[in-house]
Amino acid sequence: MRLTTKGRYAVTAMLDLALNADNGPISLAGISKRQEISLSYLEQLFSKLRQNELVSSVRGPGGGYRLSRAADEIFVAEIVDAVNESIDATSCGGEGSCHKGDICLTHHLWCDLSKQIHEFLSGISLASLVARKDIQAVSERLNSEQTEAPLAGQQQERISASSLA
Amino acid sequence: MRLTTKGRYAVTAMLDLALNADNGPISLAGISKRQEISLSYLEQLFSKLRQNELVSSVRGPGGGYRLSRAADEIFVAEIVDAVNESIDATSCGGEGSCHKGDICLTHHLWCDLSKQIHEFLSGISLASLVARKDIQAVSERLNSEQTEAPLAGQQQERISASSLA
DNA sequence: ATATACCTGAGTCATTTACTTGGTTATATA
DNA sequence: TATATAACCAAGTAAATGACTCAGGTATAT
Repeated sequence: MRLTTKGRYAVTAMLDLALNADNGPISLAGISKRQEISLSYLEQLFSKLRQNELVSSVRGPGGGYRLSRAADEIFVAEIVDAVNESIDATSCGGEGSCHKGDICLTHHLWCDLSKQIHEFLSGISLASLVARKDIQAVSERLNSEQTEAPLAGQQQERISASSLA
Repeated sequence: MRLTTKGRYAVTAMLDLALNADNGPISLAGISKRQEISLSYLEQLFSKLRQNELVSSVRGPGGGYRLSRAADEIFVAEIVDAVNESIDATSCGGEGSCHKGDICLTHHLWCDLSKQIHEFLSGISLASLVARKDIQAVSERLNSEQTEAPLAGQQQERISASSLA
């Protein structure tokens, strides 16, 4: 079982989509800047998210991605599953073939754990995250980091008009 | 966060110790045969388990390892922690420095998940696993695989007298 | 026509896993 | 006291994975 940056990025990006859903299609470039995720890496992740019908895309200028369902019908477990194979703590993929074709000593324990985690993440929708005050606060911080002129740092990048509210 | 073979092996080996606690110190060679885990790999894992004071060792012939506490005072979470750094779903180690020194959009979510998993595994003692009928059944199967003469296969390995009940 | 932004595949570098190899040291027993 | 047992220890290694970059393509609004 693994839950690494890959799954975290995917959920973060999907949550960014949900938070900015009013502004039409959201470009990966925008997500990349707000969330500090490599654009190319995002493209790879969104390829999988699109295959799993969690997002739909609009090509061309002004294009980007949209959630393919309402935010209260998309759950964190689905997102992690889409990019990360599965949230499974067993070595046998739940098949019970972990010790010479039969189950190993700890098979039941890892099954229970997998179930526990999956139920937890299946109960959390993007909408429920969007509704949280603490998450709204973080979102506002990230958006203002984006729109405010950077004071220090290297060459200032051009900010596209469409990315401004 | 990761839960891989390493953590599973550690818990399996500790459970083997708990199940066979009556037979004096348990050798890693015995665990290796019963659970099909590489002996050298077990040695590495037990080095960490010993550092974390979960087991104590007896050297020399007839030696092996013992649980350093009663089985109802050792919890799965401790074992995984001992070999696996930690069961933490955040990227910042819970410190809240995941986005430019501040928290990232999904920080709270991964904190909640980490807490969930940790509470679950902290509630499961080795004693509670030993008490489970399904686990007892697996244990008996593994012990009889061990003591019965293998019918097919390669060269039969010598079974040391001390490893028999 | 051009710029935007999605889409794709290949390659890379570092890290981790799950081992193996080759020893040393302590101790019970013959 | 020699020997076998079994804990200890350090180093190396092959394969997999993660988190990217690079270098192109293709669709479309302006």
